[in-house]
Amino acid sequence: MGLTKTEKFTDLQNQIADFAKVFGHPARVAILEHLFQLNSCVCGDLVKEIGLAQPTISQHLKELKKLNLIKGNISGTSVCYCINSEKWTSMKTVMEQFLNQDLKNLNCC
Amino acid sequence: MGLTKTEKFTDLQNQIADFAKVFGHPARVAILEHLFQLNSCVCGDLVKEIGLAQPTISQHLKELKKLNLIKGNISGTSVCYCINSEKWTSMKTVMEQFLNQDLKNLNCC
DNA sequence: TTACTATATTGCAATATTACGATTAATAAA
DNA sequence: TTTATTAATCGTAATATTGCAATATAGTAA
Repeated sequence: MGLTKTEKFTDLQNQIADFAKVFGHPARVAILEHLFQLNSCVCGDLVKEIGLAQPTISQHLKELKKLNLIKGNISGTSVCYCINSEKWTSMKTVMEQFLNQDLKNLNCC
Repeated sequence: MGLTKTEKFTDLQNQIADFAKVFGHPARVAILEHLFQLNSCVCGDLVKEIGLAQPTISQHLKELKKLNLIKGNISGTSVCYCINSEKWTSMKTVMEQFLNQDLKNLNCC
């Protein structure tokens, strides 16, 4: 049916999946890496940088904004984007807890 | 067009996106958590545990196997699944490098 | 052999995602 | 005001994902 049955899972499981989903496209990974590399707001040049059409980039930015991972400040005709540090940190806590599950006691057949 | 333009991105960006994508569904998160919690192979009871139909679970397992994050050992009529520790560890390295980007120097407008 | 059990595969319907041209909205500059 | 610039939104086509019923496959047990 193409519709995820979120009600079958815990809030945390859905939250992990939501964060992971937004990282599940290389354009969004590239956008985030670019924002980190510049250490400041990025005003405008994302379209040139990433190499996809302007509406496509805008759509990817929208998904990152939806999860609050980035902030956009209007500055004249352009919009300046940057990482939302607080949200990034709390997201990282959730994701790392998932990634850091204990491997030591695993005994498989 | 519904087709990700992977050629526009680096191998690492695509790799991060591929790992993230597989974690981007709560059923797969739940399956992995279950495998970790039991600390051993899981033979059979995943369908009951997760609460989706058998073909649906089988499909999710297939995607986890495709990325080598789990191993499946045939044992009679059932198949025993467990985390692939080596792959999990290398995946974690990639993902944590992405998550742990430096937030200190970020100065936004 | 036949019957049973467990998992995989197939086929399909419903929904989601990706990408972009065209348009719109909002501000800046002339 | 007019024109240019920038980003968001709309509309749409192509493809991907999710979920499951039906079926196939493979092993076990009688």
